[in-house]
Amino acid sequence: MAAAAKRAADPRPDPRIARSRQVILAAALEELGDAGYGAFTIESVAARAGVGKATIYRHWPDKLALIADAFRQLQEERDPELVTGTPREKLKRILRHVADVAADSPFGVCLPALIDAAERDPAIRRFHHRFQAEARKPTVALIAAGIASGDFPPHLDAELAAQALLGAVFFRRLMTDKPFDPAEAGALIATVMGPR
Amino acid sequence: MAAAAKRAADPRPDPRIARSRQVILAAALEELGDAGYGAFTIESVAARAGVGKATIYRHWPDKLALIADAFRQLQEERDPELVTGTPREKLKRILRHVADVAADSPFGVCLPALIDAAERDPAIRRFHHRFQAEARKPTVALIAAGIASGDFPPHLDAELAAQALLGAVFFRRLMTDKPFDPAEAGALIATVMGPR
DNA sequence: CGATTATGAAACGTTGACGTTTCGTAGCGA
DNA sequence: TCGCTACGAAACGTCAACGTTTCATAATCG
Repeated sequence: MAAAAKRAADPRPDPRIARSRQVILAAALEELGDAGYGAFTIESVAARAGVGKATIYRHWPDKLALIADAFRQLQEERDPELVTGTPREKLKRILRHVADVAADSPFGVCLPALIDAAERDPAIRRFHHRFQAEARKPTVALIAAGIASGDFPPHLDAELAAQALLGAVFFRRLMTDKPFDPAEAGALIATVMGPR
Repeated sequence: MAAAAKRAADPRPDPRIARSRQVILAAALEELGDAGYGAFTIESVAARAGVGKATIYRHWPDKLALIADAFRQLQEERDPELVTGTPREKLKRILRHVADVAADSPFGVCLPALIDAAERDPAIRRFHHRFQAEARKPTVALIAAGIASGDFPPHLDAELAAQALLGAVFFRRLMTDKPFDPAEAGALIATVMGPR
């Protein structure tokens, strides 16, 4: 068996490879947050990661592939599962979490770059939209269930209500200088979903 | 009187100057829509405008100044005044207009670039946020008046309701592959502002 | 018409990033 | 321990954009 084939089949490949991928992807996300999509450079990523530029080209064919991989990894931070409480309480917890993520997390930091990248690159646009649709599903389902159970008013359209709630949070992040404060979650829910 | 001073005081300066500024700013907006903020180039603007690169540098000191001016001009398209109808009808007209603008207008085309630019450049961020706050005021005032007149439920927070409505429209533009359709305006208002 | 001035085209030197290659080193697995 | 391989550093040629300068042309204004 040739050495190369052996490596490919090996369940424990050289740990240096995984380590390089990790630090490079992390540095790529930093670069996307700082420089954005259009001004992203491989050389800056290499410097951030403390890695030779050649190492990056050993793992990715070109700049766009690295950017796409970085965004993909970004979207593997999934929301926590929520189990206890009334629909209104669950919804409040979701909104607080989204507000936190939009403000501080790698996702929040890279969001403007991601929006810009999605506008320029069809592949990034596809998985950005796909991921957002997936991430929204539990919220829509929760609202629909709350309507069915009588916790929310029957006139609500679950999908539009979810877009209004999430939209308000992202609007504040992207279009104003006062990001949505998690403490406002109750007030936002009261406005969109009715009081009580 | 020196020739230079004469020009500065002249109420009708050389029309070639105004014409150059116009075509260059228009081309800069095209470039921002196509390339985005980070990949914006002066040479591409010159080519689009059918203008010598030197002409651009005669009017703006550098790339950032041109970009800032282009965005500034973008925001001089103000919303139309709305006079007739119930608060709910006026609100629907506003949302339909915002949906149209977000989708098709120069503003909508440049929105991802503007969001990205605002994240990188403090000066652009300031006037982006300032303009958005100004543009939102009539909507907030309309909602507040509607609450006072009994056309909208009293539990609403006018500012949050406006952000939820506008947020939903921008959310659809930036995070999904189905931009908000003006025909949905009634349904969105019914969900956020209550039925009837 | 004549003086002025903005313009387009072109060439300039400089910088920075792309993506490649080479080479010596150090970590890995057997 | 020994062969293998991934690594960092550095240098490479190429190209594109920056911002500048020059020059002949053409529009403007008096």
